[in-house]
Amino acid sequence: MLGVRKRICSPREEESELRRGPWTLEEDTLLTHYITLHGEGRWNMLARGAGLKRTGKSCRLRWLNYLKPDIKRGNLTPQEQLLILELHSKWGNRWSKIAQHLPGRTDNEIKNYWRTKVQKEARQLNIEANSKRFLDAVRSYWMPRLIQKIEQASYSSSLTTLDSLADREVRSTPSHPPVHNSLPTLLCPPESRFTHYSNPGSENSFSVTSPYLLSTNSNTISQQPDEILENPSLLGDPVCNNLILSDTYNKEGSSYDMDGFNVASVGMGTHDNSPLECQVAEGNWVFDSMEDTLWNMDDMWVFRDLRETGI
DNA sequence: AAACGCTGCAACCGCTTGCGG
DNA sequence: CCCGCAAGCGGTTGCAGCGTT
Repeated sequence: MLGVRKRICSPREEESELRRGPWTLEEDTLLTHYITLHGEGRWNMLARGAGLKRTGKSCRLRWLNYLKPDIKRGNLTPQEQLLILELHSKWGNRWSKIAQHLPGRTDNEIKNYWRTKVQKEARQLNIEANSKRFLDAVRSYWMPRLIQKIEQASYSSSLTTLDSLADREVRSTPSHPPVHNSLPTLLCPPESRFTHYSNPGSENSFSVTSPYLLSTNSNTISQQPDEILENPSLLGDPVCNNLILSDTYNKEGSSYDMDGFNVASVGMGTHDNSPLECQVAEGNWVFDSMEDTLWNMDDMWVFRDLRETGI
C-alpha cells in the first residue's frame, strides 16, 4: 500500500519535469543500483547521476525510509514499543535519535507509530498526549504492562525449551507462568531482577530500563537513587524478587519533567496516597499473540476504572 | 454491493543545522 | 562573520486498503 500525495507541481518543477508522488519500481531499481555502485550522499548529484527526475531530498527519503537493505519491516515488537516509550520519555519527539536505538527502524516509522498508536490511545482516554497525566499513565501503567508482556514471553519460551529438554517426570512446574486470578500487581519471574533485552535480528542489544523499582511484594514502586541509576552494577537485588530497572531521565533537559513524577498521580489526584497498581485484566492476555497494539481496549478499561475509582 | 469511515504509512513541506568559501 | 548550499529532522498530508454499515 502506498500513500500518495496529490501531485502539485510548481511552475519551476514542471519546467524541470521533476517527478513527485509514489515511486515506481523502475525508479527504485535505478536508485538502488546507483547507490550500490556509488554509495550514499550528495543526494542532488546522486539523483541526477542515477537518471532520476527526483529531488535529492526525495531520493534520500526513499532510500532511508524504504529501500535501504537493513530496514526492518513489520510490526514493532513489545521490546521495541517499550524502548520507544522509554526513549520518548527521555528525549521527546527526537525521532531520529530514538531511531538510532532501534536498528532497522526509521524515524518515520517510529513517528508514525507514536502518532497513530500512542496518541490515538491518549485521545481515547481523553488525556492530552504528552501531558503529564498521559506520561504518568504511560510510565506507570503501560510500560510495566509491556515489560510484563516481554517477561512472560521470555518466561513462556524458556519453559517451552525446558519442556523439550527436561525429564517430563521430574518436571512438576506448571506449563505456563502463574497468572493471577484477581488483579495482581506487577508479575515478574524471579529471574527478572534486572532486565536486559536483546533486539532480535540485530547484533546490537539494548537495555530496556526504567527508574523504578517495582516490587512484587508490596504494590509499591519507588524511584531509584541517581547513584544507582548511574551505576547499573549496583542494580540487582540478590534477596527479594524485585524487578529493578535503570535509566537516567531528563538528562538533556528534554520534554518531560520526570522529576515531579508521582506514581499516585496516575489516579488523577483523587487519592493522593494511593499506591500504584499495575493491574491486569481478566484473561490470559499474557498468552495473546504479540499483536502490536500498545495495549488493548480491555487494558484501557481497567486503567479507566482505576482512574475513576481513584485506586 | 455500494457508501462511508477509519487506519497506516509513504511522501512531501518547511525549518534547522552543518559546513565550506 | 556572513552567505549559500546540502543534508537532516520533525510535522503534516493524503491516499490505498480494509472494515463496517
